[in-house]
Amino acid sequence: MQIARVALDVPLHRFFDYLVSERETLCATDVGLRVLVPFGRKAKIGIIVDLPASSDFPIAQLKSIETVLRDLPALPPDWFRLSEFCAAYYQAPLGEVMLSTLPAGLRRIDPPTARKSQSLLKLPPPQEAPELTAEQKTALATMADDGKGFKAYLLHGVTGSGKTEVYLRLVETALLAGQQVLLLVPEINLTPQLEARVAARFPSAGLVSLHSELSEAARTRNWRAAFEGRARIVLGTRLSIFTPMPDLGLIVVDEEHDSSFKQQDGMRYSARDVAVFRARERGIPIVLGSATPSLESWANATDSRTPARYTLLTLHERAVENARLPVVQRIDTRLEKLQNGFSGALLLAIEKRLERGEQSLVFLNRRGYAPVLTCTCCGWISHCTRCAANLVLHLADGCLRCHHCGFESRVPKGCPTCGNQDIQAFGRGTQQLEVVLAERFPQARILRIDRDSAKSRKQWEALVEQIYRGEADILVGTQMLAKGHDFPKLTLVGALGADAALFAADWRAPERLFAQLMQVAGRAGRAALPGEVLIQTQFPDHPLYAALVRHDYPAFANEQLKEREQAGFPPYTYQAMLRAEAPLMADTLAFLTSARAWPQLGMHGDVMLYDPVPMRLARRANLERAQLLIESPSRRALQNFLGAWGVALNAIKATSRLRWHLEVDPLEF
DNA sequence: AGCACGCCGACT
DNA sequence: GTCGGCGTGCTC
Repeated sequence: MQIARVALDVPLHRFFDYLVSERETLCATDVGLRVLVPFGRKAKIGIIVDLPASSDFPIAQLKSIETVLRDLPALPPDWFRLSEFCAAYYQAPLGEVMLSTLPAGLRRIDPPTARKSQSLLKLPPPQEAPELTAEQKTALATMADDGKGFKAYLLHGVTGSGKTEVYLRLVETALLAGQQVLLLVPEINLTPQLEARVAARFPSAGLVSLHSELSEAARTRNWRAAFEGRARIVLGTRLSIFTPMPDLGLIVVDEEHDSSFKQQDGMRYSARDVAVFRARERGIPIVLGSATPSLESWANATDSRTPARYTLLTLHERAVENARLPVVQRIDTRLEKLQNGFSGALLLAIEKRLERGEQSLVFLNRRGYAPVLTCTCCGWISHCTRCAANLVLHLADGCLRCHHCGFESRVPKGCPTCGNQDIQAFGRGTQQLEVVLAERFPQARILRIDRDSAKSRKQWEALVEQIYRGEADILVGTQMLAKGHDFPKLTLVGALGADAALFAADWRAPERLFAQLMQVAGRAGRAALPGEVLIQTQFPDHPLYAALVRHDYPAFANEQLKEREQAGFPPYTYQAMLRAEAPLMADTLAFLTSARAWPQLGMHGDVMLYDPVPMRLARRANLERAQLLIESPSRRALQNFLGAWGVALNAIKATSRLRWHLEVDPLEF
């Protein structure tokens, strides 16, 4: 009687043994096949992970595999190793990892029957490769000289320096060598240009895209095409890093700093980090590209004290004809009285654009009318009753809205505490900027672009189209506008309220601010029109702004890294976070406190566990959250510790209503 | 995760 | 006297 060990999509750190029916004999190459098995009173799809000689479970109680599914070839060993790495690194159940990274169509028993597959994309006109700049040639030569095998490159290239062309040349080389290529991008809907460009360059490579917005059938189809080797190029978001590709020979991660590569729920992986593991495991090159690399990657490429993990390749020259970097200037807001948040210089600059028929963008990372409502008499503040955040005033629909938990209420007529009629909005959001600008420039067509005005994809596309056709003079927007689109008539960007990030509790805020400002700055002055960026700040001498004015990412990064090192923050220390939530904070804290006391700390001298901290923005859906930081100077020590600790944690998970999750290394606050 | 079993409050 | 709440524990 043969036994098959099967991975199932259950949150348990173990597998389940089944009998193989007598009609069937499985051999080693069948490991990796999907099977249909009875589980509880239902059937589930699982994956054969082993064919053990005997089972720890009483043989008499084993159930039999219903069907061995052979519609898909066995998942390969390198895919197993990738799943195992993720399970170990992110402390996730292996079965869950393996099944959750499969497209839904392959893990469901009754996938909706696919309609007739639509014809392939209409082929774009083939595109010639442009001339390379000297720097692009050097970068490519360096990579070519390194030859085969694992090697990680950080391609640091300013906007317009032609990073994409470098990727395309590498793709070309890989394709000619009979290899497949995986191209990771942060968000697929922001990169239709890239997709079109790749398709035009390699019309016969069978390019497929993989992202969560594809229909289930389309995603399964494209995944299969990659797995079966029919598709030679996969262009996808973070989830595509798990696609098995038999001839994978190159991985490219574009905009590697982008936080979209981090999965925020379930297994909290970083697709960029998983990609580096996968490249190393397969012994192939990987290229991480960005104009503003993550500080982790920058340190890996430049830190002289540790052997460089990545090879730094830099593109400073502009590859695009006539492309000029925008002129960035600081406006010292301490020197004048602002007019509803606007400096005279910014208003003047907007006016000039109006006269010239060009577009301006006012960038403020805060939506709504005002971030908080207060009573002038008793000091009441519009706190959210459901969580600890402030309620944001939305004047357009007369609502107070919590941007954290989504709670909504009407704007009160008077102060709820003392009845005073004089309650005032404090601070400014995009809605207020829109109103202020409309008063100041009554003739201008003003468009606000934030999550309120572009709720759906359709609304967002309509707005983009409107801007593109030049049907707006002034754009007021949040970070939504920073990425992706180029608007030819946009020549001015004004940034308001950027200072908040300089002194935020989140020590990653400056890194994000720099990348964001670089990115919005990149929106200004494409093509023939030179761009101008004005940053309103009370701290014009801050090194972040000084570096930004010079477009000097390395100066900023090195300065930040120095600060991180002094403060003992990543990448000079390795962290994990245990977060828990329960209806009562006391229970949450009790769990974290006991979890903290669980391991014999003497065995893990290199690991430091901090006190549990109740979260500032707690009480979502009536659950109170707290977190516990784990830190170590050594990644290895942290991993060893988490491995031992995870076992104890899982014992608690099984016996309590309390929820918890562990987030390793690329933490997001 | 599902899903069952099991033991205490408001209903015919 | 039953219906049903969700707390606890198991699934090969």
